[in-house]
Amino acid sequence: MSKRRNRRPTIIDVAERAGVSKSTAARALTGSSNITEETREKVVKAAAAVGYERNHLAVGMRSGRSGMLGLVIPDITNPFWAEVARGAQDQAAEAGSSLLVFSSDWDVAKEAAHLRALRQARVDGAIINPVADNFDDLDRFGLPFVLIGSSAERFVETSSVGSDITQGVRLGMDHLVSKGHGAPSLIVGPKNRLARVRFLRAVHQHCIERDIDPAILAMEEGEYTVEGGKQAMRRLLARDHVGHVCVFAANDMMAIGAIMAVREAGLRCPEDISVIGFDGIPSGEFAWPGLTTVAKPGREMGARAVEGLFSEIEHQPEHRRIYLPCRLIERGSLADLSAHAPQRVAGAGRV
Amino acid sequence: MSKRRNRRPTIIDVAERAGVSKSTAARALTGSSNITEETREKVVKAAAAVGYERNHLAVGMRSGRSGMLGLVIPDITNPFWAEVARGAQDQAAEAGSSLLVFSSDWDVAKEAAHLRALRQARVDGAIINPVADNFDDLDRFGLPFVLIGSSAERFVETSSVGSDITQGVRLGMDHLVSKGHGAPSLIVGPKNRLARVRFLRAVHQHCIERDIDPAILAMEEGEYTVEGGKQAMRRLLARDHVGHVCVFAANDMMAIGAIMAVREAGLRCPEDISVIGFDGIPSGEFAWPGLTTVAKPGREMGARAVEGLFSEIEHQPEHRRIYLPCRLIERGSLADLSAHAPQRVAGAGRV
DNA sequence: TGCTGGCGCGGTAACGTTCCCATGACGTAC
DNA sequence: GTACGTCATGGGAACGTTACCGCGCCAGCA
Repeated sequence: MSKRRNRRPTIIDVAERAGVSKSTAARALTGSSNITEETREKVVKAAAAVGYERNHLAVGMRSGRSGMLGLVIPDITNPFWAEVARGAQDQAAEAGSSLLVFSSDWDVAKEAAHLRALRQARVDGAIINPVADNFDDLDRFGLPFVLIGSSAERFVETSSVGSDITQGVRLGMDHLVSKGHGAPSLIVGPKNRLARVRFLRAVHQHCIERDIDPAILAMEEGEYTVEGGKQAMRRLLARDHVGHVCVFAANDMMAIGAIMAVREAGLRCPEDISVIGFDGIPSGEFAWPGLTTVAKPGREMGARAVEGLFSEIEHQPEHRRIYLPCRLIERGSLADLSAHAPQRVAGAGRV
Repeated sequence: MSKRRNRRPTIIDVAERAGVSKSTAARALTGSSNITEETREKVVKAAAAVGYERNHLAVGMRSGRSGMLGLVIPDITNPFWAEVARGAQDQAAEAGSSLLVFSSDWDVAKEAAHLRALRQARVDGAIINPVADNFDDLDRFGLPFVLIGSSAERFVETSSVGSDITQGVRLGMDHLVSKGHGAPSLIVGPKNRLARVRFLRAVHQHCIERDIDPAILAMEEGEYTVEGGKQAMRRLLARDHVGHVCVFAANDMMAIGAIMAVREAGLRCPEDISVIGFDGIPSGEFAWPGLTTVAKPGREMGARAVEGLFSEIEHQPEHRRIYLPCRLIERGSLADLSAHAPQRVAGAGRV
């Protein structure tokens, strides 16, 4: 009657059509108790008939829970973060929540703006890979959140999900040792990232356990990009070296760049130079040779972060730090020197 | 006074602190007219003091505009779609809107669920790459939307943003002809995708213009994945062929798979077999040889789709179809035969 | 028979915002 | 001096939902 033509049906329309009050209609649709099966059915049918769909904005206003989660990552076009986003997305959908996705480009100002947007959208909580050193904005965030990725370690008080870098580095080191390599040269990220510190600490620890002086390791740094890896590798190649060089890159993009630089220099990978990466991005498979790498469980990280966020939201104050194990993906960019016979090209090329 | 401890400040708190009514406070903060500069300043200061942030849920209820947009794409971990998402994200942020991102996995049921979620979240509109043939759910969607990608063409009534497949195919064909190749073999997507039809139509048209009978083109199909391309290439190689083969893949992932299959068969790319792709995903650069490809402007597509969506939302009924031009990225997976046999045209590359 | 309690249902308030309308003060024109 | 227009401000309603409270009914029990 008062139903204007172009309006979405509300619960009042449903109630009118079912001949009940809106309270009853609400009870029927939310599955509350104290309602006759007969009435419930009547309401459900009416709802279907008018094409009713609950208005989450109104529910959010009333209940204080918007059913939305935020995700703030460095860049959705980075394959690793896309995996994380996908894991989070699926896990959120499982619980009937939606995901607001933002890319910060490692930029403090952008991150702050995104956090503000999330607050204004009244998300129930957020998963954040914080830009280095941006303590202030996180302190002020004011909503439940879970940290994801390497930067988590600085925030003692908050839940976090990351990969077990120490275990991952060990996996990589053990692998290259088992293939007959000695201490690797390193390509690491820029100075101001915690990821770099964690990677280096793990490498050093592992070296010491094997009575290797970490100081002998050659190291170059670069941005966490293909170009960064390429340049770092060039500098590494410019140094004097004898024999087969093995390079452990702290990130797959850099590792791929390193392989490109090797080829550029007229050398072969893995025959002349072996490369092992860290991340496990799918496109590592496309490289030639396929990138041998330590894979972080990106998708699972996203999923577990959402799980953790939900318990955070429900005030289970179980502030937990989760470190998921990494696994080794062997593809072909690391030569097998353990057999004394020389490398065979075919041996390196399996997929 | 009535301000409970753990509640976010509302406009009423601001008004109380500024000593005005909530109407005045609202006027001051929305930048409306009819307000003394003095009062406005007082309110703004009070807002800053209590840390007020506008509740978008409430604004959405009142105004009917939630400030959120939906994005439904096949898979955020697909590099091309990640680019699109990023473009949409940035453009939405420009207008102060947030983006809800969903992955449909080319699954009709998932897509339907996502569209329902978007309606319930009361997004202002959505950008959708629809799963093939899912007319019904789109018809019933009931909100402004813009289509993105190849499936758009089936929906005459709706705005859409895509790449100019015809121009892109021409770019690719011209390039391979200019490099001395003849009619290419094709690797295309599954039967029920419109993208396949458009790709094929463009190829055929181009052939006819060059007096080539499209029927002579060898063709294999596969899923739009690396594995799909690999298998298609294997089948292509299993056919009898003479001389250098050139393969035009309808998608970069398939093209990369094709290169892998070539290597697998003990052949070399581009020396024995040339491959050209379509999409322009960044990881095409990592492949060896680097993938020569026709690049769609993914990021710009996302941005333009958001622009179009806004004019759609504001009832500018300018139902427009935008086709953005592709560009060629030359990397190395296509051999240059022009030096050896400048005028080789048809027949040279048949499989 | 009368009281109690459980149950199904309806009315209403509240979430936070914005917009419309009313009010009152002031200035201006007759 | 009165009438009227302008403008800053306040009051209240509305967006759609759900939780709380109260009412009437019926069964069970003293």
